[in-house]
Amino acid sequence: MRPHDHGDCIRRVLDEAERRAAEDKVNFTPVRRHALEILLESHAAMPAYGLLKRLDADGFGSQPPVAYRALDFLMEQGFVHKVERLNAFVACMYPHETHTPAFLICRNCRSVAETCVAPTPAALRQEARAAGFAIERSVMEAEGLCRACAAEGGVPCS
Amino acid sequence: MRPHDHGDCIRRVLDEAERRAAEDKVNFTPVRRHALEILLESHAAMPAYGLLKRLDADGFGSQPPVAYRALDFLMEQGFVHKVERLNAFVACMYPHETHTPAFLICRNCRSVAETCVAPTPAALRQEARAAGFAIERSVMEAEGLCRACAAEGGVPCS
DNA sequence: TTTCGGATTATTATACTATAACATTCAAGG
DNA sequence: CCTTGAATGTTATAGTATAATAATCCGAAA
Repeated sequence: MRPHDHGDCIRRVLDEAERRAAEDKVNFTPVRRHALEILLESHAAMPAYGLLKRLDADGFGSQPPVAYRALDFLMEQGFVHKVERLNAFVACMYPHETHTPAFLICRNCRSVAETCVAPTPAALRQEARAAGFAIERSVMEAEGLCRACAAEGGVPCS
Repeated sequence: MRPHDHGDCIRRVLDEAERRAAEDKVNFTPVRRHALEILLESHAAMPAYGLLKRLDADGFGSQPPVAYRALDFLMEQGFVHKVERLNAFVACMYPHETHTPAFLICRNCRSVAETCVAPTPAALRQEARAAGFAIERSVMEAEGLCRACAAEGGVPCS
């Protein structure tokens, strides 16, 4: 993860989400918005129950459906992706375009960099066509060591 | 999934696994071998507790670690992949080569076709290099409708 | 042969992830 | 008003995975 103005980064994504929600006439309720804000706080992946804990602390309720419903909504809108490898969730860094998310997941600090690669790679689309398979969505997940953790030889980076 | 001689398909993979295990001097114990046989029975993804149930029925024990240990071993050896999207496991159809698995997952019948695409796509490797990220393994998962289910308009295919 | 040590398996308990099902509330449109 | 669908509240349960420790097995070194 390259250093960046994270406050600005949050604002940009949140504004875009707000705009898209209004445009699509979907109900960007307080709990949904706050869930997105929490996920935007860092580029690490957050588990559903971690999000729930935060939502609870902020007065939005303590039961699992609180978190899962917010996450379902945010994923439907494309504001959040699930990182399957981690059973955890990250705010989308490219909410302005439909895309196939691709993640670089650090096995050490759990940071998740969403890269801005093209849609489904041609090779896979080709295979799918040959198999008569209709791809509806796809994802790439790569696991390894981020720059910071590699520099420290694999010990936790924060 | 193209029609094929599945008995032959099983035998081929099992033989190859046997050979590789001997070559690598790893311990291909009865429970590990039987777990692989069970996963090879179909090209659908099987959850860990489904595998456990089968192993239990065949006298290998009923506790979760029985299944998870076998799966850990089989994944380390590259004989089995985890389909993260489904929290389920499939036997690798290409045990003879190291590769980045790519799956075509039918959302309807849960069949999983492992396609034989190249290692990590160039675009992602490129992004990783730019980010200073060292990829250790990667996976692609595409969800959609397989040929059979598409033909039936989305109803269960078996 | 004995014994030592690592790998494997057995067993118990628990943590973590996710959804079902149904009741309640709320707000916009008829 | 009223009713209808979306959103939220609440309780319960299903499904996934690992921690921790004990017992066993088996080959290599003494």
